[in-house]
Amino acid sequence: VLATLNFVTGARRPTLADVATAAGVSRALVSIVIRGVPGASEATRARVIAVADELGYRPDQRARLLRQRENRVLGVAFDVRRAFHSDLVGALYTAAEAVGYDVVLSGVTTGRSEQRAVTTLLDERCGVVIALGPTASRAELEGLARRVPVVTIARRLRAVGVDTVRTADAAGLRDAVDHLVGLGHQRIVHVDGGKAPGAADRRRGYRDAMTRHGLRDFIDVVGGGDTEEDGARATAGLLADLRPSLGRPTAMVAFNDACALGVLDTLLRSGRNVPAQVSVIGFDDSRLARLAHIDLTTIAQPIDGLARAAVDCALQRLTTDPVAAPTVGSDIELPPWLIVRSTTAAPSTGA
Amino acid sequence: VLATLNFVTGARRPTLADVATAAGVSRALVSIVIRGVPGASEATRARVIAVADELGYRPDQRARLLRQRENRVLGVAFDVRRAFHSDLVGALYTAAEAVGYDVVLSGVTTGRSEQRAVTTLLDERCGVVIALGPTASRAELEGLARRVPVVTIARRLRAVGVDTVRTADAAGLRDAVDHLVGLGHQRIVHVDGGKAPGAADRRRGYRDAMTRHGLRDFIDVVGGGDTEEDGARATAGLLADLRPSLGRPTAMVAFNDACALGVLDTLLRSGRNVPAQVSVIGFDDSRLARLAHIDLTTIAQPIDGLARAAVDCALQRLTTDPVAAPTVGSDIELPPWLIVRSTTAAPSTGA
DNA sequence: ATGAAAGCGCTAACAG
DNA sequence: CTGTTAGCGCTTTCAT
Repeated sequence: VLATLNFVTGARRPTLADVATAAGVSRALVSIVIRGVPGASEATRARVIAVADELGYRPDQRARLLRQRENRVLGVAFDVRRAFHSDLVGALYTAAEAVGYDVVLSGVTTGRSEQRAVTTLLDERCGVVIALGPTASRAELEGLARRVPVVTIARRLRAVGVDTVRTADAAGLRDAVDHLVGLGHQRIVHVDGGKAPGAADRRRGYRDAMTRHGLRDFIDVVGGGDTEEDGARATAGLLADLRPSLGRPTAMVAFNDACALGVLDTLLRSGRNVPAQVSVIGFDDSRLARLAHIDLTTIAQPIDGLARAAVDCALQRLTTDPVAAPTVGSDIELPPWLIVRSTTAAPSTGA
Repeated sequence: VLATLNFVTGARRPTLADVATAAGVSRALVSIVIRGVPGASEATRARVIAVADELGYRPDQRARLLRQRENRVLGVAFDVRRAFHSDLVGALYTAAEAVGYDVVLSGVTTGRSEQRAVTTLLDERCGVVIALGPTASRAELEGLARRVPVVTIARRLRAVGVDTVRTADAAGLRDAVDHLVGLGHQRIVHVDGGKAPGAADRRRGYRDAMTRHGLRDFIDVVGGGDTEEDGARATAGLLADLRPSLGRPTAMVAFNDACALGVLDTLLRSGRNVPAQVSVIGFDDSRLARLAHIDLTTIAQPIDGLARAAVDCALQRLTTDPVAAPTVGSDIELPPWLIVRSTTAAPSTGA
């Protein structure tokens, strides 16, 4: 019976019409059955499903989306090179599929700009764009938001039509400082993230916390960055520098885990013992930090929470009337938390 | 003039029909102009383009793909968690766009299986599936290949309808051993990759090279893996073990860079000096290896070459008649190369 | 060079 | 419960 259908001979994949013919019903009915919506008897339902299975039928997603009014697709623009983005993408898949939405990815890389990534998403007519740590200007993002709802993750920004969800960066650094002070540290330096997203907030959190602990005189921010190299360079400079006024730091809080790894590595190579001589704290709780032989004390980003919040914002925009007055989007800030591992300890008494 | 068009009032984006109306021509003509194919006078061409620009028109990719006969879309299934996959994705974007093909990504993560990732790709009707280091069985991949052309990267496999492109893993390890022997090393151990893709070939390459150099008695493969943790564990075991018959190794070749980092870190923490006391070589030339403070000697994977070859295979399948007799696909093996950095040196004479 | 008409595979109104 | 009809936005004959 199946051998008579033309798609068996060619390379063509079975369509809804093929299933309808084979099952002896109309296309509309097959559509109803496939989508699992009410409107078909149990008998037909079973038969159609059986035929569809036998034929290996799978609905054509493009046709489906083209026809559908509302667009249940979340476009995610992320930087392929950033481990943190990869983690977020994983969490976004989970969060989106939990509420029955599809995710389509668009990567930025060397040679493929953020602009390009977003354009691709727009051309696929996804219903909302979720941009991870976008580098575009506020004006550009607002321009984008005029065409499609935009949600940004990990970028502090107030812009018309753009929702933002991010980690409470300042609070994270405050927790780190609190932890170290609790252990008895005073000479705590912050290797910062320069102009990286969130770096300003983290610097502020560090300064505030130090001040609150009466350690204003020990405040010491050294220029770092968001890579291991940055952390290594900053630490090398610190070791070379005598800093008579501040003395040798007994603890270092890095901008992120990558930076902290550079710090760690440089300390180790110079013969310092961590945490006996120097304590080190990172930020992100990336896979790197969790590795047994690194076992870095760090401030964990609420990745799953960020993803869920972003998806929530997206749904909000998608299910709400788009002709509503465009206004500055919501700004959701989620708290990070401290994870104590083995790179922090009380300062050595004799130091 | 534009204010009269309904899409200005609503959130709807302009369609080809809108452009046609505004320009006073037929939709077919606009289509011709937009695609840049011959069949329109210069005058209309200019006018249509002007109108399209003013309206901010962008063709709907879904509709376009739906209508088009041939499918110029490459579906890429990759593991979001693997840095090597991210690098490949970047290269694939470049390679595909160079020949005018689109790439659609589908990630596998914790909670999103490879199977799922591929199904999504199929539902979007991409013309070919490029699977990075797939874990599916040969039977499963052949089943997939019956529905759509399949190209695998970084997986040794001979299967009907499946093209494979991969690095010459054995040759890579041979180069590593040659380099070390050239420096004067004899006690060279290989921290292997266990069951990871390519691990068997690399082990073989190591054994062959050692044998060829008359170092059969020094052959020493210790169980590792593809993570930093694996490398660290293997090295810790090695340091604890006295290995009276083989003596202390003066050089270690790891399965990959991540593993090598674990090796490096453990050596450092145990007070060993690299490369003065022990030389270390990785595999991949990942971003990690290139970091200035790591500066790992490694075997570079030909990432761009792999990506280009994969895209070539895909084009081949796409432009060739699909009814051709299904046969075992091509198997392309690309040579890696040695990159000497600062973790290798001649063995210390007194050792 | 231009336009009319058909249809890709699907869903959504509306009839029966 | 089931089928018919009418598109989604685009490309593609085929006329003109």
